Amino acid sequence: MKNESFYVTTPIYYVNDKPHIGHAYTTMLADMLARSHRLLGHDTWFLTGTDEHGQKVQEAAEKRGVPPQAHVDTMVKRFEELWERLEITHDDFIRTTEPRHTKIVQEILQDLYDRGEIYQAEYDGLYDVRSETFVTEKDLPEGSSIDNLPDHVKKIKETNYFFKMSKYQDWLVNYIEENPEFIQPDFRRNETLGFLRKELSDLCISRPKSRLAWGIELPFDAEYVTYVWFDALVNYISAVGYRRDDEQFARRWPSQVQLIGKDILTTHTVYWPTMLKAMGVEMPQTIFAHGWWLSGRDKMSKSTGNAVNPLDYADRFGVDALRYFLMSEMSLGQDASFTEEAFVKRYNSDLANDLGNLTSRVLKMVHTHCDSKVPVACEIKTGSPEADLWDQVQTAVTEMSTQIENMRPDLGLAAVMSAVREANKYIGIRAPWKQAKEEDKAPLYETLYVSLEALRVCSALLYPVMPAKMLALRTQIGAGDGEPAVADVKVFGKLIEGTVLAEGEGLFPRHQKPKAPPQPKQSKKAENVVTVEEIAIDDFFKAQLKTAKVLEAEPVEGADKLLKLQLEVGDEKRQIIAGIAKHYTPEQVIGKMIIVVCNLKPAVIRGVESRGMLLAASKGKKKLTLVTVDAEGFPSGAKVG
RNA sequence: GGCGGUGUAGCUCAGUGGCAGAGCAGAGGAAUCAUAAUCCUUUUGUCGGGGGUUCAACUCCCUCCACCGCCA
Repeated sequence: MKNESFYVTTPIYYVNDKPHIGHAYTTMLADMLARSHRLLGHDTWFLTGTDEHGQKVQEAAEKRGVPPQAHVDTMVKRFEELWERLEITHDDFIRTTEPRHTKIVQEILQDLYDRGEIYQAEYDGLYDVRSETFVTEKDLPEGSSIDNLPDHVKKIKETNYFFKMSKYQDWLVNYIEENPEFIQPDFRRNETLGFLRKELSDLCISRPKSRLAWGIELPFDAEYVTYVWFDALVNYISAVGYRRDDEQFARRWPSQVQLIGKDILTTHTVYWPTMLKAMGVEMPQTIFAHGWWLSGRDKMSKSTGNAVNPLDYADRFGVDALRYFLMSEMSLGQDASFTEEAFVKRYNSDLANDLGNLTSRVLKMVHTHCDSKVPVACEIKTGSPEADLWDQVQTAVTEMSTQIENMRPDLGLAAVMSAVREANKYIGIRAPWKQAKEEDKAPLYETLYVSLEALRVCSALLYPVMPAKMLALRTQIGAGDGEPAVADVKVFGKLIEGTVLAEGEGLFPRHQKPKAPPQPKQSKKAENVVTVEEIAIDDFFKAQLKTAKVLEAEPVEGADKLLKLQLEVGDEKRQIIAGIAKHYTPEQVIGKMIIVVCNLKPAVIRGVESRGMLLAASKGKKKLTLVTVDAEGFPSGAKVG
């Protein structure tokens, strides 16, 4: 019965990260898929979890003065709480510090070691402390060299353990080519194949405890811990009983979909399959890499402060509206843009105007004309407006399941919204408010019954995306308070005459745009008066201004107006290029506390990256003075505004 | 530099060797059950530029431009 089982995973999230939109999106997507398959009666399993070992966790715990385990026990709650808030229905949550995981990791390592898949070798080269990876000379940032290393790169010579990944290269290329569904979307598959055109090296899987103690100890050498991939990736099988519960493992594995962000493509399409191959475990059916949410056109990042906090939107518009937006706005695989404007537009047009208002107008008439009960069921006559509507609704049914299969939920949702619009049209054609004035109420009841039926099916189709709201909608139309049954969406006439409708609030109240500020009165005086466009306070706050301390300054080669400044902005360092060299010498600016626009799009000026802009007052070309902070010893990184 | 992708309406995108599309936005109208919601009608396109194949190219081929991704 393998074809009826559905096992979906998200990556395990690094427990030290602050949960952000990317985590939330992947997990919601998995949740939507899991809910859809549960409705189809598939034996569904949805796994998520946290990755809890590593340098950063160790350091963060030290900083707080607590043992690492206590630290991660605290940190994991942020994820667990967020998932609860976002209506995530994972069946299991695995933490890589759990014995059920660590024990399996060790067993796997021991087995591979015994079978000669893992060997010891000396590494003599460079190590990047920041990214916790071995690097080569080519990876060094511009301006540094083997003799002039940046602070975060160190020369090391140490013995480590390696997994013989390279020997699986040919097999993997072959496998990917023969299984087009293995890596999706297609262009990610090509990327992986491109990556595999050059020679694959073996994978270093250990770190000496002297450098990293917080990890799973190698079973064959107590001086080392397992380095990330042989720890983290194994979660997908350790959580479903690999080597622990054969029955469960056979039931769940191989997984149908492993969702990942595009940033971890290589680890999941190269490391993971070769690891599984070495273990003798079947490949997952599909690794699916989705795109990123951009803030407008720019990458979201902590440093520019343009990251979208999913909870803000959940608080303001409801969790389900957020889920709907994320699922309908992203064409899966591509990047998508998250803006407040787009959110409000979609919320208002799809949820408030189309679906919410449809529900509202139908319910109002049922309450008024049918004594708040489901009216008498009718039959659909071929060629009637009722038949047209029902056709459209059934198209949505088919389309939704097809598009879930194709990993294009956005298109499925669009089909449902078409059906909703069709229902609004249908009501316009039948005009039940006119029918209500007739002696014969049968036509009125028919119109309302058919409208309720359309809502019943649409609500079932939207349930995996908006579970709470659709359950509320379904009780309001008399469809009961349980989960929708998938068989019922294809059948007309499931609503039972006389069922009393539950009272309820409007589902998606329209979002009113904040009132436009009063228009500035145009001066009718002399035309040479320069009028400056007035902006709203929100516009002003789009610019993130912070205090910054100038640590270093030097002229930019070949540019007599520019200085390259190294700034300290709170905990963060950044480099900017400023056109102030005609007015300040480097010595004059070092140590000054200036004001910087932090979320300016980074630019490359004279071949040098500039991440931000400083504020200065100028009059003509001759006079320029930096805007500085008055108070002595004021900290950098403070908000200005 | 190598490989790949994208470029279609104001915006977000779908699409096909045979009449250029949807949603949103804009304009006009109808209606009054409904959340200032709905419904109808409607404007706008060198389908990135150029060349080629073809009876016919937005689609296939070549080339150039712009942007993006992966790798180096």
